[in-house]
Amino acid sequence: METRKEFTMEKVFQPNQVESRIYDMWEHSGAFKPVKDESKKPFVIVMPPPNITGQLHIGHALDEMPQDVLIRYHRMKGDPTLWVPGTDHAAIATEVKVVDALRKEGLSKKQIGREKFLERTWEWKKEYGGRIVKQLRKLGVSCDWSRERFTMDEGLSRAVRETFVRLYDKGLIYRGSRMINWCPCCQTSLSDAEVEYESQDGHFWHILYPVKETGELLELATTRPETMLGDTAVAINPEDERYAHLHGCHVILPLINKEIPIVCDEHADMEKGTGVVKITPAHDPNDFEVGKRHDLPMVRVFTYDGHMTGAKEAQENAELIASGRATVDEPTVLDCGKYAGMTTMEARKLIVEDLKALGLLKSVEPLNHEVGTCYRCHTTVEPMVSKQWFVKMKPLAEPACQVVYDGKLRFIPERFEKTYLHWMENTRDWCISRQLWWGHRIPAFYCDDCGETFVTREDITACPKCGRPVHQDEDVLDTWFSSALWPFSTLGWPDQTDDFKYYYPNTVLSCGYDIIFFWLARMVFSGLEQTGECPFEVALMHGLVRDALGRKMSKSLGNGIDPIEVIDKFGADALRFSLVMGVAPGSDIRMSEEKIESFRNFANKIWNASRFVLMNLQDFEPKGIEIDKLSLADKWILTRYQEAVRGITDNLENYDLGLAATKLYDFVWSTFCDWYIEAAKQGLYDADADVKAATQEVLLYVLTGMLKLLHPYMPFITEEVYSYLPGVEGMLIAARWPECRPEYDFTEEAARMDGIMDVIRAVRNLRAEMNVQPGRRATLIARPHEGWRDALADAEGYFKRLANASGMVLLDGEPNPEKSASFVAEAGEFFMPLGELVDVEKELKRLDKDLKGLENEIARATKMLDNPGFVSKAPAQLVANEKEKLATNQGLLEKLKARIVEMESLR
RNA sequence: GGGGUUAUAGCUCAGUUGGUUAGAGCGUUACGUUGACAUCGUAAAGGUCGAUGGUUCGAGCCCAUUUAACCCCACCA
Repeated sequence: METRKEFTMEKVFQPNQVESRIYDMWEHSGAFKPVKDESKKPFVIVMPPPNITGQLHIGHALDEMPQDVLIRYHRMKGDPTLWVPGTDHAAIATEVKVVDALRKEGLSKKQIGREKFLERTWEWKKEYGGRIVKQLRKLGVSCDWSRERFTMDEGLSRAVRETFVRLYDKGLIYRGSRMINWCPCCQTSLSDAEVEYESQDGHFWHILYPVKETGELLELATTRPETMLGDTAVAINPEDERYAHLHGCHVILPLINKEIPIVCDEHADMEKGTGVVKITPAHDPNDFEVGKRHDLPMVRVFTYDGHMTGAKEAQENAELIASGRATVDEPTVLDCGKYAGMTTMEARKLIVEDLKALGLLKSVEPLNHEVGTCYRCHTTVEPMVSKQWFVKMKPLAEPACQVVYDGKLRFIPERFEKTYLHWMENTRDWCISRQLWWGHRIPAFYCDDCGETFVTREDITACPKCGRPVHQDEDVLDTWFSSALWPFSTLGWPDQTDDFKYYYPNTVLSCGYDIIFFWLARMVFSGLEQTGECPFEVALMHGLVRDALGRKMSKSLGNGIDPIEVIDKFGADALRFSLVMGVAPGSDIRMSEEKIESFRNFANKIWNASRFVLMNLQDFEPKGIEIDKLSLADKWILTRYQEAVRGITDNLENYDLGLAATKLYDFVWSTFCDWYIEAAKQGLYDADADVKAATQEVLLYVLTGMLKLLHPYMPFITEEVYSYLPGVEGMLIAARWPECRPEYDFTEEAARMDGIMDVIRAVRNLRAEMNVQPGRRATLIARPHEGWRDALADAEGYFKRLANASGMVLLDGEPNPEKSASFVAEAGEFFMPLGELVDVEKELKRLDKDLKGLENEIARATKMLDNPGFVSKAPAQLVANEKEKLATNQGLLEKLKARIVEMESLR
């Protein structure tokens, strides 16, 4: 049989010449599609959907890696394997981009209207939504593109609507005026998870409020003086004796001279500041609660775009309330008079100045505090009371905690279980309405006449109650509401499709730990609620990619690594490997071009090792390995290869992807290339045809297996090399994962080979220390230890080739007649007659160093074996090993001592 | 304020259930182009595994205390 492809491998691997061709081949062959088999349990992952606005960045690459490795591994194992890809509509992120684009044309959302705006956004999606999907292919992701989904596809939209209706009918979705986070820049509400806290330098303003009844000045402190116009009370602690005389009194709110009560509430902390706190129920979450407890009015003083309210807003609000449409919990709006229309910052400045002028500003102290900001635009978030839709979390969170308690959902690494549970156990209701246009519109309809609310699976135009026209809620849903359904909505749910029935629940969900709350947690409770099952069994978490200095990658720092650029430069395989090798699960990784370059070198190493093997397989027809023809090195590599297969398979089963990759790297470079290939040259060049054929068989066998083991990590280069291999058919992506063959475990011979290798290393070391010219060869004289004679005799070729020996002489216990450098190894005593290079004093020094080493080791082992605790409690095997080692070393010590005596006589 | 992570060679990090001489890559030093590879090879130097105490026959790994850095969560005015 000939090699399948003509042998034309270049000296250096050039990824960009093969990658896209190979990817197309895979995709068109259908290799990414699962092979359904009802008798087997499928292996299923859904891909975290990248935003349609996104450009591929290194974080995506990291996100895909563990998934593709697992998917490729399970596919090769023969599991029905499905990886579902798709994209997310990313409500806010996308809307912001489209608004920006409009602005550049001098247009605004309002100007073009909802319908036109949505048309524009769909166009945008068509143009850019495909970009990231193309870029993902460059990474080599082997997902089933025929099942690609988008969160706003018809089917997924139906899933969203179904979920909303079900939750609403069960009373788990409600609408109400609550304290929410408002982004004045994005002009929408945000969920708690979408608020990021940033440490900011601010001030603590100490203000004096005059007490109406006593005339005294009550001191209190605030970080936000501009909210004082909305104060509707001042709180003191009921236990606070300092203020006992003020119970039932009032203060006159400065600047607007409004009388507000002093209330007693636990919220006022006696230890903090003066123990007095102003209460602004409409603009502070705590105060909102205090307000509810004391039935305080809510006064809104900010507009939704971050300005102080004025006559216009107050007027509108008054009309709303007069119309009777407002809910009872609607705040009233204040006309802030001279402050109206100012930004909150401008108002703060002026209010402070005015207070100062009135002598009511006692002091100002600097204060560093955490300020909430919008996770999209980082504008300071304004707590506001606003009418929004919420998901009632408590009933949903309980089962979502339970699956973790019960071990039905496992986190890797385990510590993220705590992160998850802490959030899930304490989470508050989820604000799901967004004041945006791009997204799933809330399926709630309000009767224009009777005001009734209807939440329906199908749109309605007339009120089912009174028949009058209805209008739909203007808002859309949080983008995460739809991604929460991803594990099953992508499989056809709510319909009981074949895919849903077979592939749900998923097996693994892999994502960064930064979206545990946004996404993972919400998938779990949504899955449990809607399907009754936990959507996946294993949550495999990864970290963040940082730059070489440990900083987050960002545009402003210019420290980002563009994966596309890197792939062009070093190849996708190098990038892929650099993202997993030696990476512990869940930990952040530092990335640099140098690092990727070193894995490009690794890819090249694989390439050249393969090239070597194939060069030596030119006139070879594989027939299978015949055990009795194998050389020592052959048996050694087969044994080590078996170990690698076992270890790597085991690691992959346990999601230790970084460890498996490290083993691969070591096996390929050190074991296979550095040792076996070098030793194999003996069989290829200096032996008879039978031995040569055996070596060829082993080279091919191990190379083939190695390519399979590597394939999940480095799919392109391995697929390319595989196409040159004789004796195999089809594509590597569809090949079977290597299996262990007990008949290829040659423990004893492998240990023999290790002994030979020790000698080779010792010779090399000796030569280097003695500065022996590489061209100068020397005879290797050996006095074999018991049982090593034949092995050493057989190994002459290895010594010649690998230790620069000119030949080998075996002594029969008689002294070595020549003046030599020497060392003692497990296999025997070795002498290298190097004539004038041998300096007796230096040799004695070297031997003495070896002696010290041996003595230390013997002392260590003796101490251990003299310890009755060790001998009685340690595993028997371990004790036996130690005993054996000790005996060997004692033997060596004797030999070494004798050798030193011999050497001394030459002085 | 609560929770978590990290601390191992000059740098970046591995180290699977504790098993006894702690590993790799990069960097450094000295040699080197022998018939796959200089995107390479051979050899070497370099660590009391943050500190203290404990458990154990045995600790880089487990426990406690402690120091430092980072991260997440939290309504503290």
